[in-house]
Amino acid sequence: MTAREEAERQLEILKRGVAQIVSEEELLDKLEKSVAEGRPLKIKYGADPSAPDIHLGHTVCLRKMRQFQELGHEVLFIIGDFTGRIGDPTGKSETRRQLSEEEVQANARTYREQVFKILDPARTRVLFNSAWLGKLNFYDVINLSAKYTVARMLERDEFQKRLSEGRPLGIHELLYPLAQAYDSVAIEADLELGGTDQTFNFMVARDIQREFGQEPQVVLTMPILVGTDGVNKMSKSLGNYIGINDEPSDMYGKCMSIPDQLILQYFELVTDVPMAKVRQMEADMKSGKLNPMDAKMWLAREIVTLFHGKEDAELAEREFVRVFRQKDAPHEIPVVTIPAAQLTDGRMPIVALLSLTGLAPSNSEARRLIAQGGVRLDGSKVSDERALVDVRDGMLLKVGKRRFAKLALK
RNA sequence: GGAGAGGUACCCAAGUGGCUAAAGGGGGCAGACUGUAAAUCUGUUGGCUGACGCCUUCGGUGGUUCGAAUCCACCCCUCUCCA
Repeated sequence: MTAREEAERQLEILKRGVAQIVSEEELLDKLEKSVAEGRPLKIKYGADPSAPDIHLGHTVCLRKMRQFQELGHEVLFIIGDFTGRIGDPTGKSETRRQLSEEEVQANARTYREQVFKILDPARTRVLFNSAWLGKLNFYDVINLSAKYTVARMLERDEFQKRLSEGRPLGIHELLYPLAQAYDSVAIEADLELGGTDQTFNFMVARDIQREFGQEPQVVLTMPILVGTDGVNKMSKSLGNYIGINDEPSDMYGKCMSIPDQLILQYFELVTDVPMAKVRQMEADMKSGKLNPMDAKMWLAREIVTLFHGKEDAELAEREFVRVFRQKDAPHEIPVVTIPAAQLTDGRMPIVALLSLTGLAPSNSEARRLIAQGGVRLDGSKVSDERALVDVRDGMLLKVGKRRFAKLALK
């Protein structure tokens, strides 16, 4: 196989799921050169230092990086400890508090642990951008900003929007893309990878690299993964995320809670299921041959398998079917010990029991739940909020569809 | 420095003296339905109480008043425009 053919083969693999590549020809050339010279491409990825909890949304890019690694390339994982202090103008930029050195280090450690569930440590270098950005003096910064114009910087739609809506726009925010661009210069990135929301920053980096006499990086963006609410981008703060450290059953359930329209996209972006199969599924769902639920169960199994292994995935699925379809109790239920001292004549008001077990956050909420018919004791609905319960060992308390507690007397 | 706008419950946002625990929307929760924790529809959404009711809440502090998210004073914070 010629270098060109090998490059074409790699490109074909790498194109799965991507939103945009600038440009395919450049990437192909770089891949070819890389193959011919036996030199891995440097894949740049910038990570925010403040949120080290990784969820499925992050894995979209991580998986793409993994693909690069499997093709022999090298990932430079940059922790933006310096830029993190500026505050990325993407979205609602709330001023961030400065992280201490120790916090940054601690976060970095967590990052490594989580990220290497997907990335190959042998082909990853973790770097901190303070290493070079922290060395620039004011002159250097001005010099760097001289390489770009205000008009060009204002092309960014986020900036445009802020200006036209009369919302504030800090000078430092204009500098942010330059700082990120300088990262690319510092490491001589061949390609930068990230979400589509980063497109502008990535493109600025190309220009700045050119200014520094480097070959511009290829820009490869991935779609932003929509969260379980089906509307917003997946993020921890919105609570619509599936964490890679989630318990298998929780992870499975969360996967099942995504809207049906998201199924195919999830398959494409966060699983290894071949695209041919994904397309087949799409056709089958359209024709009614495949129930979306079954497709989703497959998806959930795939995802749980990726992070917990096949066995746990199958277990999680059986539990899901048991709890939600057959409405049985799960096998593992948190046991709550009830101190005998809390009982009068072996009995306790249902409301108190609900808050004591933590199934309801307050007595008022407990009453509300009962009024709404959401409380079951050993399978039968509790309808009287004043009911006194004869507490027995092993009693099963259930709230809603998925909150259970098993009582233990002490 | 000057002029102005604003800070309301998890979020957005109405409310300018009692009828306001505070409209509406989002989100959350529950129910119905469903082969899904999908979709759809309905209800619910401060705390204490069996209940009457009571307590806490509208940036902070202090006042006016029988009574304040609503009026006054001072303070803190955010934003816009002009210089």
